[in-house]
Amino acid sequence: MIFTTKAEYGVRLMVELGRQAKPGGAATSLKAIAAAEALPLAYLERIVALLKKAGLVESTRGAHGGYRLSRTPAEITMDDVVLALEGTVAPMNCFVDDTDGSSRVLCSHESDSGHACATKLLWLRVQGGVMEKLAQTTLAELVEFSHREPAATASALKNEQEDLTHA
Amino acid sequence: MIFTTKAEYGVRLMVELGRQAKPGGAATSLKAIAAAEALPLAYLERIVALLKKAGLVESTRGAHGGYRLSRTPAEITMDDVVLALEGTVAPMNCFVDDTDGSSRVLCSHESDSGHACATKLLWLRVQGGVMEKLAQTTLAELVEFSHREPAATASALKNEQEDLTHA
DNA sequence: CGCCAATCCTACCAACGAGGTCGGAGATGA
DNA sequence: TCATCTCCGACCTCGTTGGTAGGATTGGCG
Repeated sequence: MIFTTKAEYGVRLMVELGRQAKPGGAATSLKAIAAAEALPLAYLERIVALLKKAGLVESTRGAHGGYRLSRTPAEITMDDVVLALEGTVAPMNCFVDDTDGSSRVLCSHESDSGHACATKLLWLRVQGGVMEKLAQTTLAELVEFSHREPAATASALKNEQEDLTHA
Repeated sequence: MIFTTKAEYGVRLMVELGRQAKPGGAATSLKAIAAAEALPLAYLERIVALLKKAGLVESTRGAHGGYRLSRTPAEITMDDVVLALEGTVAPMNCFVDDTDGSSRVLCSHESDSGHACATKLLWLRVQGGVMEKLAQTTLAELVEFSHREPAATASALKNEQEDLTHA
């Protein structure tokens, strides 16, 4: 399992906000999103707090308040979202995230044995692959994808999968 | 955290086996590996059992027994290893692994709301990125990497990282 | 002004999986 | 026979995660 369901819910929440993206328009209440996606409201509150702290989302309090995206969906890449929720995308606990956000490699097993920690090479590659895919995917893309019919999405996903396999 | 430390230990174990890869030669005892890598022996026993079940490793019991690779390091890719240990590389619990090994997408949230589950697109891409990197890396590569001096590996890793960022 | 609908915020809880241990039972060479 | 190793299953403990409870704030609206 690469990501937690917190990330799943967070992405789903962002997509739902993207669907109602009226530029300066009305905010969407969490309750509406929770109902639309059948997700626990109380838990969503905690998740959206992370998104807000990361500056991906704005809020207006009080009655008829809610949340809206602080950027257009096309300007939001999924590494922003996942990083805000997961804190860091590290394959292993060797990886300690640094101040600049890019994870540095600090492997404890290195000094013990005389030789280098070969697994670093592998985990670094994997992490690079993940971050690459996350950065390539924009929220606008997911929003557009969610507008299709479920039948159409199946074949679309199949194509993606094939593209990946013989890439 | 993408992978568990079980995968970390497993890869480390495989690398250590690869280092002593005499073609038909003597087997390496787990005790030796545990000592070399400063890993808990009892836990390694459970890990290597998975590797054996996956056919990546052979064993000879009794005194002077141990484990050896069942293929040459160049023929072993890391997706074999990780899959054997992790069971499945799925970004989310939506993903249920199928009989053929390739994970199918079964998302419960799909039928609820009228629209498609957009997160599937994202997770599928991420998973593809991970599997791609794993399949590209052979055990031989890691073994060769571990033979260098720690000083040399630092710069080598740095180059990898740079390659990834502006790729 | 007073109600209601929202965001906020903190503490709390239960369940699960993961890392790790223990003890023993089979094999096998010296 | 004895030491050494693989095997195997039952345990245990601890951190994290998903999820809840309950309340403060804030602000629109009648």
